[in-house]
Amino acid sequence: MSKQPDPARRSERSRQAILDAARELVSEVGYAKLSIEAIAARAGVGKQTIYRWWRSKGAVVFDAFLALSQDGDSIALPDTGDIEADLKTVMRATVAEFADPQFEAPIRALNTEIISDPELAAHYREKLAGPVDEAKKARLRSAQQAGQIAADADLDLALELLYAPLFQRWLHRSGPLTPEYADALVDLALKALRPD
Amino acid sequence: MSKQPDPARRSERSRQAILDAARELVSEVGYAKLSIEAIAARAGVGKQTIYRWWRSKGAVVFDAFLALSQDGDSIALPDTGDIEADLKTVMRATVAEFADPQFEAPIRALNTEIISDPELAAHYREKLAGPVDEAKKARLRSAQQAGQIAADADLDLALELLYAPLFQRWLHRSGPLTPEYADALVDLALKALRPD
Amino acid sequence: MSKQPDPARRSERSRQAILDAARELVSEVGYAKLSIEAIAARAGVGKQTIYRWWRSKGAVVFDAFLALSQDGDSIALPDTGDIEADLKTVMRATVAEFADPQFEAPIRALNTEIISDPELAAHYREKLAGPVDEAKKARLRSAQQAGQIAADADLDLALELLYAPLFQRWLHRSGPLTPEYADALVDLALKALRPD
Amino acid sequence: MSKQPDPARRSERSRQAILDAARELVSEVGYAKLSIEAIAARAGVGKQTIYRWWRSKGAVVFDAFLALSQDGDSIALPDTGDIEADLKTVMRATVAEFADPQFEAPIRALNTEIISDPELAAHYREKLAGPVDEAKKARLRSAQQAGQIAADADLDLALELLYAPLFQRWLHRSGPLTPEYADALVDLALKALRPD
DNA sequence: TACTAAACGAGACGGTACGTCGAGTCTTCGC
DNA sequence: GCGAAGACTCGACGTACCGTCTCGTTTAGTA
Repeated sequence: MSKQPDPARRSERSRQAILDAARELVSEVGYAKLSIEAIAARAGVGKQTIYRWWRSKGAVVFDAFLALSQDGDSIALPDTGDIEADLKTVMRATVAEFADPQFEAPIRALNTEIISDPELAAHYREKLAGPVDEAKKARLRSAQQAGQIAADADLDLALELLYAPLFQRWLHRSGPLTPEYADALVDLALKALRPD
Repeated sequence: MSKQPDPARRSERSRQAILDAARELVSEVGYAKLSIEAIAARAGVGKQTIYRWWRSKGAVVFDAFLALSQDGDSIALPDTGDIEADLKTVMRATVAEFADPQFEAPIRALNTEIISDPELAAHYREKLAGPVDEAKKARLRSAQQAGQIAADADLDLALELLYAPLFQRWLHRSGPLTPEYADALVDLALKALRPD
Repeated sequence: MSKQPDPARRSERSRQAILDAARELVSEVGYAKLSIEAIAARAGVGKQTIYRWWRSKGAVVFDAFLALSQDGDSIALPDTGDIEADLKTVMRATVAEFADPQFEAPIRALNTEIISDPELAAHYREKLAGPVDEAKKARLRSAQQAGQIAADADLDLALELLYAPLFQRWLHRSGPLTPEYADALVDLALKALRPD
Repeated sequence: MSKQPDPARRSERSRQAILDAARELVSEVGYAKLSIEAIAARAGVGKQTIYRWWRSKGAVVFDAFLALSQDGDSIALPDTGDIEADLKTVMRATVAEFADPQFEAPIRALNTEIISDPELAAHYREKLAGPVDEAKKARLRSAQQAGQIAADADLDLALELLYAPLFQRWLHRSGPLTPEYADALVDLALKALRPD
């Protein structure tokens, strides 16, 4: 039986240094060229300290950005009562985020790893995508109650209808990502979702 | 100025052996653990011969599957006159394809590489996605002429509305991929696209 | 500034395995066809472990034979009081050594490398040739005191007069290496060195 | 049975270009880093043309310098009647030659290869060393007839006594090579060789 | 307050693969 | 029909990291 490390004794200083180094290095050299060796060196940490607490390079980077995204936001969507306006606001913000080179690299990195690591993907859904999706679904549910969206609409599917086109266009760079695109997408999706 | 290899002198036998080996190895060990070294060994080819003709592991694998997909199909979608039925047929087929472990691995591999290599992504859109998308848009255009889809619909967006949710769910494993899901998606998308 | 390896952490087991493998392989395939790759494989060692501690193939082989020659001998020449007899004994032994296929290959290997690597040559003179030459000069000095050799003779030159012809004939294979040759050489050299 | 090339059809232009390129490259990068590839490129010649006419890199370089040394000199040593003066002249010239960086590199290269290639060594003795040695022995023989050297002296051995110390000191860089050294060596050797 | 066990920085280790170079062979094309 | 050009297979190069494994050295929490 192998020994498990004791989280109580974990060095917070090292943990932070590693996540910081990971973030910096992803930005500097990209995810593919990122190495555990480099993270350890930059963080002034032994390699074993990384291997002790993370399964893989992907897991480190994941945690690095998880920590980032949990800092600032309360993940509640605007609710002015007008679902169309609110969704356009949010979608335009998403478009802007995808266009920001600061977000670009790490999000692509995350997706690279998630594609081929089901376990990491599950973690991602639970910790990152999940909460955000829940917030989005809450807003849709509110629209449902306001009669702006069909009462029997499948909200998971609705969410995909709204976000997947945007996500795919960004991931595959298959077309321009503009505010107008966001608006058109919302219009179309709401047409699909409106009560009969 | 460095010397360029002369495509006229290229060994067709080696080219085929490399693409075959790449295909086999992706299936056997997965894309992440695939190495140029292994491809060369399996193909009975010098590594230099791979480096001479391809920029990266991703480019080799890409060509391997490009060659595959160009072999058999004429990429024309069914057109029975009933757009809903036809789309459900096609979407169910796509669902099945995504579920087939034979396709699973290489398509994930392709996406992994495409995400972070814009040049390869462009190549992908041009050679693989493009023709297929054109065929799909042709079918939608036919439905437009038949009055089943709004005359002013943006077909690129329409395509995304139909396929992106499916693709995203598969890529992120964020939900079950069933024939019923395909049907529901078609229903919803067609609702968005139908004439007023 | 680049990092230096820490000799204190060096694995003695690996060091020995590498030197042994180098010795074996020089005998088996010759120096020219010897590769670091093969040494590492035979020694069950990573290539880096060789590169970490030696500058070149030549340096490894050098150390391999340095270790050998330091094992057994106390490098003191016989001193019966008769310089002629003693030198003939030693020179005949040298002739025999040069004829021994076990010594042949590695000594040629050593000389190959020493010719074009001044640093290695210096190391060689210091660690291998030096001590032996000192022992030989000690014997000559003793003969000097006994009046068998001119008091003002340059012992370095004397040494060369004795050994260089033998060495050159062996190196260039320019003539037979026999005990008689050794004797003749000693006779001639002593004639040059004797007191007037 | 394999095909032999027909010397009659050999391209003199290519032969010269190859030998010239070999000479230049040995001077520029040294023998160890010299490659057939580079010689072919510099000479504007296909690699096969080199492999067709030479067995190895060493053979090419050897021919390159053989051609050189056969151009200018008639290999006759000075004969003033004073063997000591004549030898000192010749030995001082040899010392100067060894010190000349232009000669240094190629001669070391030649020796490197000769050590481990008996066939090349034989070729060397026959074509390069031989004639020179004969000339030297002729001068010694003349001294013998003049009574300056013992009548029964073994001239091969005598030659070695004179040249081997010089050669060895140069090859192993084991001491300074000065005109004084040449003189001392001649004095000592002549003492060994003089009639009783 | 000392003891002790764990986590720590450091880095050597056996390995795998990298991307490059050159060897020697084989093929194609032009003179 | 020879020879330049150069693509081929093969093997080694020297490097970068992998993930594992000691080493001392902090650093906590018992005792």
